Amino acid sequence: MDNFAIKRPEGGRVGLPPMPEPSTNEIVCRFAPSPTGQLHIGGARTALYNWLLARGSGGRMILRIEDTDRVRSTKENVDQIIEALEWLEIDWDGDPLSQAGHQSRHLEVIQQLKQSGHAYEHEGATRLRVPEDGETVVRDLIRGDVTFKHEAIDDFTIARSDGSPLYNLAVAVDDLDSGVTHVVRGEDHLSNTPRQVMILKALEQEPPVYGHLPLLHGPDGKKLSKRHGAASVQELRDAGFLPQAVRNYTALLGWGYDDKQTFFSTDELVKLFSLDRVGRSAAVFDEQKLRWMNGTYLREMDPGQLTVALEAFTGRDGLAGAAGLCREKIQTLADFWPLAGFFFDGPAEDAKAHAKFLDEEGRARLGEARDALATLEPFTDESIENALREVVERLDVKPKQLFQPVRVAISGTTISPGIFESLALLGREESLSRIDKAISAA
RNA sequence: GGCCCCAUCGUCUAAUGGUUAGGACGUCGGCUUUUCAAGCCGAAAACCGGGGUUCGACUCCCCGUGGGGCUACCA
Repeated sequence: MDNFAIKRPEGGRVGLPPMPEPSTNEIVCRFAPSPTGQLHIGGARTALYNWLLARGSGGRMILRIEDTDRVRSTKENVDQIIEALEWLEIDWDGDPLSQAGHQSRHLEVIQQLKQSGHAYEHEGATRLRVPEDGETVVRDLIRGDVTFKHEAIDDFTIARSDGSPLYNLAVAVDDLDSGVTHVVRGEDHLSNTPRQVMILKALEQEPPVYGHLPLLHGPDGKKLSKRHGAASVQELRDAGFLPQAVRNYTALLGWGYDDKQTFFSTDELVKLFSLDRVGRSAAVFDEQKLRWMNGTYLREMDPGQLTVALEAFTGRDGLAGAAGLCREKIQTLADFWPLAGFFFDGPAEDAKAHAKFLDEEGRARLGEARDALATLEPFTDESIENALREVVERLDVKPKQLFQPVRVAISGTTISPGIFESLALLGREESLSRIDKAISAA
């Protein structure tokens, strides 16, 4: 167990150079959010892509909280991020790292940079010396090499005047210390990347390769952020979306496989995802498409799973029957209760529906339906349908002239699951009681 | 302002010099029909503009235009 990694065929490798350490080619990714509250969908996608890259390559996934800004970095905010990742079933290796926890190392590096002449103090803060000439190239797997001329970059601050390390320094050092090989993050970080590369070069270290993802935009075309009513993972969860649907949908925001496939299981994503098929232009989050996709996932669940999910979401029990009747009609878990609540909490109060279908004629037809159902044996989908269709024929009315009044009588409104199935699920006693109530409630 | 990135239907995308520019969501129409959905069938809908390069450009290059990001002793 402890040395399986160096197991090799008998007699092999004699005279060959030593086998490289298994870690040499290992991809190490990291997701490094700053804890500003709920994880928004852009952050979720960044986390997902890193995770797919790590898991797809047998590499490692690091979670690091960028908490050097102590004001924003509350435990609640950190918990929100972890909660969101857990809900998405995105995991990581080892404990979450705290950037603030590495401060002594950061301070050490700042000292080192000062001593080597790469950094200097200015009005108490510490700045990195950026040469006037030359350029820094960022190796980006998505965009190709991106070149920044040094003349456009000022000497930038790496430590505050109170000595505390700043973001660009902390990121570069932490990525280095963790052995991060692939920095995959939003494009909003691209302009800062040459600074991080310069810090690494000043330390005589090789920078990682980068992959700057296109940003996610709101419907207004601006960067998706808290201010734009951005969908956070928690909001999506509370709106009744399934984690597997959110994973599938967000994977497609900036990445595509071919012209045939839209649905990808998580295993398929792990297998098929690659950075070279990630696009370069910003994408707009489209809740409509997510809803459609979520509905498809919902319909793919087996009845037991769906019931469990609905019961967890609504906090109610005994939903199996209603779940079965609604599975074709809902796109999110939240769609269920408005459609099926009447089974449990009684008919809704839709005055318009009442007025339209429970007029005198409607109530008269209800009476006929009631009689047909009162002694029906057995009381099943099929027998109910047969009985009510007989009534339709006998009264010589259109089917909906009978069925809609019945629907309103039992559900309170014009939209419901199939009427025969609904009656059967409700049971004879409750069905008759609701019909009676509708007839008498003139 | 400076620097950087980006540009195919309304939206997400496929195409990697030669296609009637494909698919999906949404929209519209039809079928089905007990409502609403779901499902099935069909339709409308795109290469930002201008120059090059090439026998041939959505694809390569340049310039515009447009959008976005960064430009903190925030991350």
